[in-house]
Amino acid sequence: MELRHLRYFVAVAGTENVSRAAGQLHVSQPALSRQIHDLEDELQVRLFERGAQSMRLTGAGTIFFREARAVLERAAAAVAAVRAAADGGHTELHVGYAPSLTVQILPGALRNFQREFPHARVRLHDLTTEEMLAQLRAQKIGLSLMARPGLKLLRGLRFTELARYPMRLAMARNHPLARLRAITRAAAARENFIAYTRADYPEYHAQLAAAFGVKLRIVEEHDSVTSLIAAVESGRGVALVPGCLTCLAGERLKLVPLTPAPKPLVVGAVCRAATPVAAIEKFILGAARTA
Amino acid sequence: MELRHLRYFVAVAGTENVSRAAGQLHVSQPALSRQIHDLEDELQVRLFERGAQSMRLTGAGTIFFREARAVLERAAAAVAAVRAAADGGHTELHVGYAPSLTVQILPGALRNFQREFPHARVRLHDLTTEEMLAQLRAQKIGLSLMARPGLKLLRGLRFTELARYPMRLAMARNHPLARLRAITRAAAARENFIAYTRADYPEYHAQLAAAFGVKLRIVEEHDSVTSLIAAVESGRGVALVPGCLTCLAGERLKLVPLTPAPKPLVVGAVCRAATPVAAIEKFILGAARTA
DNA sequence: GCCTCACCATAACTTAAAGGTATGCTGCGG
DNA sequence: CCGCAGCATACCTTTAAGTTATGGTGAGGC
Repeated sequence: MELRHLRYFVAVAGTENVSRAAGQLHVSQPALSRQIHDLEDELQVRLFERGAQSMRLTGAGTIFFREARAVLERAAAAVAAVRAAADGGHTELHVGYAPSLTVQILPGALRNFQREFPHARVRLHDLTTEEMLAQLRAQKIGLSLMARPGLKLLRGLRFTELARYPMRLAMARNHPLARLRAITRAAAARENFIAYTRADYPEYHAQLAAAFGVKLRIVEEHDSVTSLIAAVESGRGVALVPGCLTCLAGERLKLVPLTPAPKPLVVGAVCRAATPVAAIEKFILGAARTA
Repeated sequence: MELRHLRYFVAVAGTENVSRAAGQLHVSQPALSRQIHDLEDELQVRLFERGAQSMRLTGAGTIFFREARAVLERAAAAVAAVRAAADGGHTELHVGYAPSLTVQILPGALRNFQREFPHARVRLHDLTTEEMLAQLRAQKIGLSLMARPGLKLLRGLRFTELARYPMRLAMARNHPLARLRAITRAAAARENFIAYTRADYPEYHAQLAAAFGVKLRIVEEHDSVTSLIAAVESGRGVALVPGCLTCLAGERLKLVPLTPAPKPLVVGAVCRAATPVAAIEKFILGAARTA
């Protein structure tokens, strides 16, 4: 029996669903299925009731669920203790991030990371895409959380996908289109658009072009997500935004799906390609676990 | 990090010696060495001070030693708990054994086994070699601890070596040869011999013949180790016995090495070749850990 | 009642990692 | 100064975890 078996078991027991758990763990469903069977074989105990539709814990499984979590917790504590003892923790990790895109990822990632490196210090830097890439190369920051940059911008860097969000059309709640379940690209393209500043976010404009194909009427440009939200809320226009903005502006704006759906926005972590630094790897892994 | 890393680390930390620990764990020294390095890499903490001659724990290593043992203990408890919950423990395991050969193995093996299968019931059966093999085939017993039988006797069975003992010449403490550091085979062959009964222990007689090559003067035969010890102690003759008898009769007899040394006695576990029963596998593994 | 969808299991194959053998390096004791 | 003890390194083998493809089964919709 290895810790892997416990991690896998806890994930399956938690979701009561092998496929979903496999997704969370970033392994394939059959691989996970087999590990669970291996565990049951080794313990000689059936841990799950299998309906074709559901996995429910047996009595013994419920016991083992509690026990397994305790073991994993103890193991995490062991790692934390030895790290604390070893270096007092003068590791300092600089992380660049795009606030609006990482609201759903960052909190969990930080929590996971601090549990493993309790004495490490994480410094967050709110930067534009361009700044992040430059500072990564200059070793000013260790990694950054951002939308996936173009391939040529990634030379010597490495991108790890953490989440993808469908693109939505944001508008004031009293906007005429706000009552629709979906909006065609053509209809959307006739609206007044509010965008990010072209100088700071050239990639955003590329995405706008890709989504609509035609020349849009861009009536305003802003350099921060808060200004953009405020502008849209005031009714001066609509904006193309990723779905993850819901939890940031869901109260103030209406986010409507487009049809046909444009390419989703891929958000992830970027670090130098040759990165043997365990702290950075762990941060990314921890982030992946929350996503 | 996996439980394997912790098990390996605990073994090395306990012995402060990679080679010795490797022996205990039944893996090769380089394999173990590498796993320890992997663990240090992953933790990003040096756990050992390496002298070319010694491995001593660092401060952090000492902490982790305590922590790692706690994790392993917690994991064992988890397994024990789920087993107890699952089956109430109507597993009953019948074990044949040769008492004199297994004194050093059996207690630890039983302890290890009961920790993993707290509700299992082990029934011990003191049997001759022949009886054990017969009852194994008849499924009367699940496994037996004994000297290695000849290959043809093992058809359909599987032997796992657990220990090997050098053969010694046993004699009364006041025997003329008792003051020697070693005895030549030729000198020994001139003594009066006390043996096990040929009917019950044909293998023992085969071994006597192999050790000395010549016809011996066998003055007595006994069917149990206690009678044999008593007879030798009384001074009526000498006997060829495995070194493990020291801890059984060390006070009463003198055990002297032979030169050149005969083949050592190999003691191990025998079970049916096709044995998917986890309890039996675990018993053998647990026994191997103590040997 | 049958079709489809959601989900788990099985099979066949690939790949990553643990294990083994052989050998080199280093410091200590005679 | 040589030999021994003991860890590291290099290279290869074997095990087992992982992947993709596919089959089987019960639940829910029309």
